[in-house]
Amino acid sequence: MPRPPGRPRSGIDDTVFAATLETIDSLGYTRATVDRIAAAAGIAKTTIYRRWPTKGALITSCLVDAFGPAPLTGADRSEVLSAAIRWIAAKIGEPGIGAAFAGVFTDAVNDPELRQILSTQLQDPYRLALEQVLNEPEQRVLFFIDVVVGTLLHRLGMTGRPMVTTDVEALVTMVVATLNESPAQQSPTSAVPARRS
Amino acid sequence: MPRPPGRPRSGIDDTVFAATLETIDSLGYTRATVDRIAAAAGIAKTTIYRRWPTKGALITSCLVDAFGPAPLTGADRSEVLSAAIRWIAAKIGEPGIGAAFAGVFTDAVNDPELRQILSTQLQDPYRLALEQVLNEPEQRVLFFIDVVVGTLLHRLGMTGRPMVTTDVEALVTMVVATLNESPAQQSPTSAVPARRS
DNA sequence: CGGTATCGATACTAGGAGTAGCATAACTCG
DNA sequence: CGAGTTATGCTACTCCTAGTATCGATACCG
Repeated sequence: MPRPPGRPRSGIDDTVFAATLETIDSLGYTRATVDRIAAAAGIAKTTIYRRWPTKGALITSCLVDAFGPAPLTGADRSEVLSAAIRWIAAKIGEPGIGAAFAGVFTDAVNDPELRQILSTQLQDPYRLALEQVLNEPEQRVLFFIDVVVGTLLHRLGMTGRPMVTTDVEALVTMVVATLNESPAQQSPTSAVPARRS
Repeated sequence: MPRPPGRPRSGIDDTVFAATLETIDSLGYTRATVDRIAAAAGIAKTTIYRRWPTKGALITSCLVDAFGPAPLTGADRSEVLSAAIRWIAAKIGEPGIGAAFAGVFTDAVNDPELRQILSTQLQDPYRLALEQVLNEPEQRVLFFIDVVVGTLLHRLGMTGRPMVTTDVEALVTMVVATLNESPAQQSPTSAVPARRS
C-alpha cells in the first residue's frame, strides 16, 4: 500500500489522547476545552479539528483507545460477566476516564449524531462480543449494559466519585443472579426446539 | 402574615415549568435555551434569572414540581419498591421529563454546585422516604437509586427512547430479588441485637 | 524542483449563559 | 392621591466555547 502524496500526518494521536485524559482529570469535563487539550498536547487546535470532526468524536475516540478490548474470560458465563463488570467498573474509576465517559455520554443525550458515534464505535463492539460469549440475545445484553454502565455512571455523576468495591460486588451479584435465573439458555439453538404450527 | 412591600410576584411558576417541559420536548435539551423557554412562557429572560440562579436550578425545580411525591404504597417492601420503580420509569417516559432529567444530570456531572442542588432538592426526599418505608440503610437505598435511575437514564441516553415495559419489568424483578436476598431485615433495630464489647 | 497535504498561528463567526441599567407596572401604607 | 418598595420587560452587554477560514511554512513523493 503506497503512501499517499503530501506531508504525512505526524503520529500524535497517543499524545492527544493522553493530554485529553489529563486535562479532563485535572480541570473537569466542561473546562477541558479543545483549546486547552491542544495546548496540553503541544499542538494547534486546528490540527485536532483536522482529525476529529467534533469534540465528542475526539472524546469517544479517546475512550475507545483507553478501554481497549474487554477481557471476556472465565470458566462459565457467570465468571465472564463478573469479570467484565469488574473490568468496566475499574476503567470508569481510572483518572479522567470516568469523567470523560460521563461527559460525552451527557452530550450524546441531546445529540443524535454523537449518540450514533458513541453507540457504534464504543458500545457495539462490546455488545457483540458479549452476545457471543454469553450466548444471549441482543435485547438482554443491552439490558445488562444499561444496568451496569448506567449504575456506574449515575454513581459517579451524583457523588463525583467512582463506585467503591463493596457496591461493585453488589452489582456483580445482582446482575449475575439475573443472568442465571430468567430464560437460562446453556446451548444456543437446541434449548427451545422449534415447533411446527 | 402581612404581604411584604412592593410589587408582588406574578404567579408564573407553573407557566414557566410547563413552557420548560414543552420546549425541551419539542427542541431537545440543548436547544431549549433560557431565551426560548422565556419566550414560550411569554415572559422576559431576566424574570427567570430573578427566580432561579442558573438554568440547572430552573430545570431541577421544574423536575421537583413534575415528579411530586412518590407513591410509596404496597402491602410489603417488595410491592412498595416495585411500585416505586414503575412510577419513576413512567415519569422518565413522560414527554420532556426524561430529556430534562438526563440533561440536568449530565450538566451536574461536571458542576459540583448543580450536583448539590440536584442531590438535595430532588434525590434526598425520595431517598429518605425509601429508607423509612423499606427500613434499609442509606448505602443500600443509594445503591438501588443508582441502579434504577442509572439504568433508565442510560437507556434513554443511548437510544433516545424511554425503556419499554418489558425491560422495566425485568428491572423490577432484578432489584426486588436483590432486596429480598442479601441482608434481609424485617424489623429495624431488633434484628441485630446490640452486643456489649 | 513541482505537487500535495499537513502543521502552526491568528483571527474570525455563531450562539448560549448570565448580568447591568432603566423605564414602567403593581402593590402597601399614610 | 402620593411616596416608598419591589417585580417586570426590554435592550444591550460581557464572557466563554465550539468550530471555521486563511495563509505561510513544512515534510514527503517522484
